[in-house]
Amino acid sequence: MTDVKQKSEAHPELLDTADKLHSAAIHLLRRLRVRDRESGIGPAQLSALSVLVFGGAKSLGELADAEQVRPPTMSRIVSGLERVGLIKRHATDDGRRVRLEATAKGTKILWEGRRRRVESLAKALESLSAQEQQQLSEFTALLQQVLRKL
Amino acid sequence: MTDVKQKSEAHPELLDTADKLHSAAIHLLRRLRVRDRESGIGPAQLSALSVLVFGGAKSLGELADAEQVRPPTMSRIVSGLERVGLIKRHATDDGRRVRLEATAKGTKILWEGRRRRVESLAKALESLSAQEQQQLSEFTALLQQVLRKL
DNA sequence: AGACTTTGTTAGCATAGCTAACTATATTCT
DNA sequence: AGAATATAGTTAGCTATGCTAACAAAGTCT
Repeated sequence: MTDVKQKSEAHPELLDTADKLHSAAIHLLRRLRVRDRESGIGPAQLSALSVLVFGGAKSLGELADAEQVRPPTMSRIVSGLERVGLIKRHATDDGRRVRLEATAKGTKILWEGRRRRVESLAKALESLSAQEQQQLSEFTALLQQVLRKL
Repeated sequence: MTDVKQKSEAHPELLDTADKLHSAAIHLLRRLRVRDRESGIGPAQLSALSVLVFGGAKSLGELADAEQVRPPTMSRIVSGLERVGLIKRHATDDGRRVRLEATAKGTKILWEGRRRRVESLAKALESLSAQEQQQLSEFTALLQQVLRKL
């Protein structure tokens, strides 16, 4: 008899942590979003481009899966990226599939955006003590572990 | 002579932590977003409603600030929430201002959504050891501290 | 009273999400 | 081989969310 209420009650502290984590993630991204607008490219396009730059060439379906978005949505995101020359569509053996690849320009733009975003976050982290910085580093690793289970 | 490149280079470890944190936040929200769709209410509306439920009644401008969004954008979000009866507009002394308040229905819906979202996150956290859970709890507190400086 | 300020709305544009329906190419089954 | 089926993307059309510009209404100040 360790725990009676098993029906998706979880432990109160866990719910509390989960709630704070969720809220923190929302506010974190909302702040950083401002910096992203400097690139003149929308958030969905930026995120999709990032997958191609860091994860290599993908088909449209794979990219849609990676971004947790439906194919028609990704189709339009990709059209936008192609229109401004940040990615290229290539034909493949399978005539139905396309191979999407970031261009040099796309890679460059992405790195610049990433730099801006991450730098403003890193600047906020600077105000923490060395020990806290170390903790934070360990905890982001822990967080990534959690995410894989989500 | 501790550091030569001072021009927004920051420390490499900080950039790395910042980058991981950013990526983690993106993926965290993307997963949870799926659960939010069950409520049949958009993310911006949900977030604005949340501010009213947890933060109490606000004027449109205050709400826009809290959500880091321009007044016209918030005006429309609020219209949507009002149309489906989740919030109410009240007149104030100052004839220009409105007082926005969540209705009982709005409060109920928000809590249900929050429960779904947070529970799925809490479920993922359950797989961590007790010590890791404790670390994560401290981590979120630290994170909130960082966010206030952003 | 008249000018400025503050608050919110309306109009119009772009991005991003969805489903439904369609096209084109591959694959499978008889 | 040829028909049926499956898979990959696109197009069309809806809603929601972001923005700026322009406006209307209410307060404030001189």
